[in-house]
Amino acid sequence: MEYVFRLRATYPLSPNEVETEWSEFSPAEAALLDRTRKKRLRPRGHTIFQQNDDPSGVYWIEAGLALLSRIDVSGNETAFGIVGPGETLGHRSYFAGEAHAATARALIDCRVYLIPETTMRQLLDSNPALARWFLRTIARDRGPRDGLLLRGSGLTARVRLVHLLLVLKDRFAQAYQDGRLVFDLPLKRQEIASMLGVSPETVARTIRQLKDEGIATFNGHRIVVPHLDRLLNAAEPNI
Amino acid sequence: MEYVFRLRATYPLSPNEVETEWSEFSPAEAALLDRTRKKRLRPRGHTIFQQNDDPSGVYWIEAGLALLSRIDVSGNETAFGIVGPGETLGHRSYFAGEAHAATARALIDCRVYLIPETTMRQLLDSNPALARWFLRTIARDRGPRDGLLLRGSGLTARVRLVHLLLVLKDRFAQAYQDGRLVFDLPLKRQEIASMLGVSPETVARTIRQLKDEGIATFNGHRIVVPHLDRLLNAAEPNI
DNA sequence: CGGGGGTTTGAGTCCGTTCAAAATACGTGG
DNA sequence: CCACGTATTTTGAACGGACTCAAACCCCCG
Repeated sequence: MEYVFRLRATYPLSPNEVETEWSEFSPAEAALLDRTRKKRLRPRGHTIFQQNDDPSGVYWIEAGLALLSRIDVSGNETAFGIVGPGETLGHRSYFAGEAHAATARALIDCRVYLIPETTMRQLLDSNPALARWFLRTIARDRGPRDGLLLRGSGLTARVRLVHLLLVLKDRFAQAYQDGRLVFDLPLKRQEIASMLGVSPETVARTIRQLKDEGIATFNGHRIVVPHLDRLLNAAEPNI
Repeated sequence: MEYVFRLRATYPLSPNEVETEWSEFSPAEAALLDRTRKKRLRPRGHTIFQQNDDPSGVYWIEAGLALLSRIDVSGNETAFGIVGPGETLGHRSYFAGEAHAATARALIDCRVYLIPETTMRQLLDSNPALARWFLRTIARDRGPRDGLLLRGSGLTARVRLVHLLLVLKDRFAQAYQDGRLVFDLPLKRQEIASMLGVSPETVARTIRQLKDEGIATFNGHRIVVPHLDRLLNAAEPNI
């Protein structure tokens, strides 16, 4: 199965490997980090960093959710990722040595820390494993699957919306005994549209369609999927 | 300006910084590399590595050109990169520790070297700068710009084809005094279609359109652009 | 000289867009 | 807590671009 939209994931992949880039530091390194990082409280809707700004370090989310999006030359905004607690933000631009290619905005209230450039440099120098960790993270984050399905060809808006729900279900949905799935999704219709690469009108129509088919009902930020099976069926491009 | 399709580029960014990952090695490291790398001659059309294969190391192209493409669940092939001399292949999957997410195929005869996994490990351990180099390379290679314009929304096939020509011009076009631009592009129509995310028929029609408008004429692998200015104009989404 | 893959052209259809208007939700201030 | 103004979402209608299916054409190569 393949999805339009990928969550940024931390990678505690094997059960007892709970690894984040901040967990392998020596006491001195941890102290440096703690001393120099800058706390930032970002209420819902506020930006954490902005497209075209020069990175001043790497952000780390302690609490909250941020949406990554980008505005292209023709003025269309496309969202391409959600970042949550324990994950880093802006590291790609930092390591590329380029301006931010995207804007990060708080979907809900966020507590983030900025690890300044100088601290990053010191940590990378003193701790070779850190670069390796980021290497793995970026390599996994940015496979060719990204975006390839965004193109109009083949996938309809309906299939894409269903895929989005499937991607977001682990993080945002509560599963009940009877197979019901209930989402509480902090996303506006416009943001959903932006993630799917379609217009808001098309999202509204598709939502209507899914409701009529009994696949999912949308009420504001609350989405109810009566049967996961039907959702999975609807994810099949053919038929 | 923003393009659908990005060439993988080496990054000798400042004039006197001609840096490749293989240039900063100690004599011992260079000897190891030279001793353990495996030469592979790949004639035109043959594959260098295949989607879903497990990486057995990192490839480095000495001569030739390779096309990176991916087949998605619905069977559509999408090409998303061209790799040339001095560049590496397959490093993203290697560092991600995942199967290849794409297939690399020789567009023209290629001479490539496989740096085996064990060698990579030794080099990364003995040379911390190597991980940093790859980090920068992958971070630059894979910005959010990738793929975001692939989606059908907004950009027409015509604009996308023009963008593709603009991206490829530095590598594949000869510029003449009178402003004429002559491409010799080792790509089939199908491959162009695959890069733009449209059907081959649409490519044919678009080529026809560009010829009628006097923007570019396509004859097999030979493309003539009479005036770069017109091409640049045609790249503007609006109007 | 005859395949045969690749390319071009044609016709019809469908999906998503745009523009416009109605309806609903939201937040702010009274 | 309600009322009002504004932003967002929903619905409708018409248009357009790209897709599919199908057939003709064209090279290239044997």
